[in-house]
Amino acid sequence: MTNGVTTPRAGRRSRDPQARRDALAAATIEIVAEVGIGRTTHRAVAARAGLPLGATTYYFPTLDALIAAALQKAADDQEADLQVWADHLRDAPDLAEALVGLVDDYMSDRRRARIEFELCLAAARDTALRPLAQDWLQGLHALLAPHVGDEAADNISALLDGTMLHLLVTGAPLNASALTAAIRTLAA
Amino acid sequence: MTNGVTTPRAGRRSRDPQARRDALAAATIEIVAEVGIGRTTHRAVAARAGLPLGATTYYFPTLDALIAAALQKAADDQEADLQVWADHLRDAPDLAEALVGLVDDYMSDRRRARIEFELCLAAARDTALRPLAQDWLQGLHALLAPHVGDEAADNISALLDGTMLHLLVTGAPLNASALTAAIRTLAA
DNA sequence: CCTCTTCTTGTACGTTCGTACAAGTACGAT
DNA sequence: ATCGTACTTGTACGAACGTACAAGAAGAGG
Repeated sequence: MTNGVTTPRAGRRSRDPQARRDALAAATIEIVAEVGIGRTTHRAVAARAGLPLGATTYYFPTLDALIAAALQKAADDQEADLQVWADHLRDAPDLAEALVGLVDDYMSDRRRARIEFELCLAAARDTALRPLAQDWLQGLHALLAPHVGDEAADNISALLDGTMLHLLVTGAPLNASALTAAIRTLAA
Repeated sequence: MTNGVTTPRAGRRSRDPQARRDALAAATIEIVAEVGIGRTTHRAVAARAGLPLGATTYYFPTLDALIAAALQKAADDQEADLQVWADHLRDAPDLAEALVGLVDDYMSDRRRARIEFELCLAAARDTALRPLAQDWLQGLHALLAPHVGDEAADNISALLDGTMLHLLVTGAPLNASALTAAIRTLAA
């Protein structure tokens, strides 16, 4: 049984440029989360993606462009997740409690949680990354503002970001009741 | 007029090992704040300190040790500053307002403000750095707890760290009145 | 004075990096 | 079928890296 339409010969892999771009971006995110932007290299990304070194420079003109594309993809993924959050919060009987539950879930993948702060720190240094980082932060704000107003949304999003950073540093689990209470206080 | 007790010959510089250690640590902090831990190199540090490359490896066995010493020094400086904060807050008529004033001052040096987050992110990845980062975060908590209690100190310190991160990303100035109001709310 | 230890410095080694590129393969268009 | 473009891959190159080290200079102790 020889195969159908798009299966390639053995030895050489299938041609699918878009899939390669995506795989490289996904691999880059992983590497960034693991070793940081400053130690992310073409070779580490290629190895993670299971692609040859040359693929990284074929699809992205420079390492910075590769990392920027990866961060963009991470931000897109985050925004999609926030859509799910928005749905949850809309139907939730208790906003603060529901929000803390979502945050707790989010923090169960600490590697992924680091990406946001990696982006923020990079944006603090490099103004070219600031629009992307601001959009990321604005996502949480936009989620909260309809429920609690603009200023409270500012404060709660800062509280959440600060709390998540503390969790990453301590490695401790989230203190849900304390955070819930603080959110309720700020939301009033 | 030939010189006094400790002045060395020309060409070779004076011997002062402790001063060199300190100068290397100080230069390392600057480089870390500018390019991040991952892109900090022996050569950049030596150039910033105005010392030869060999000095970096003579005083610190490895690059990680040099960076760790620099972060330790930054944490010590921070703790000393927090002592000054504590004095200010003790005499302040309005805790929230005084605190926001201190934060606003602190954020006027954005390069320095980045160091805390650089340390936190490094600690999130490398557990060896966690005690140092936790001490840093705990400093703010210890400053606040006598005034507002343990749980409110947790929440306010998270709020402040999150707010400072947002400021670094946006480059915007601090919204003092909004932050003051939020602190008052959480302190109650 | 001499001597030993500590510090200083320039240089060198092997590795890894970003990036370039030639040679080759696949596939749509003609 | 052929041709040309788009993609694939291995390899190469110069630069920068972490670290080691030899040779010398400085200052304390005798």
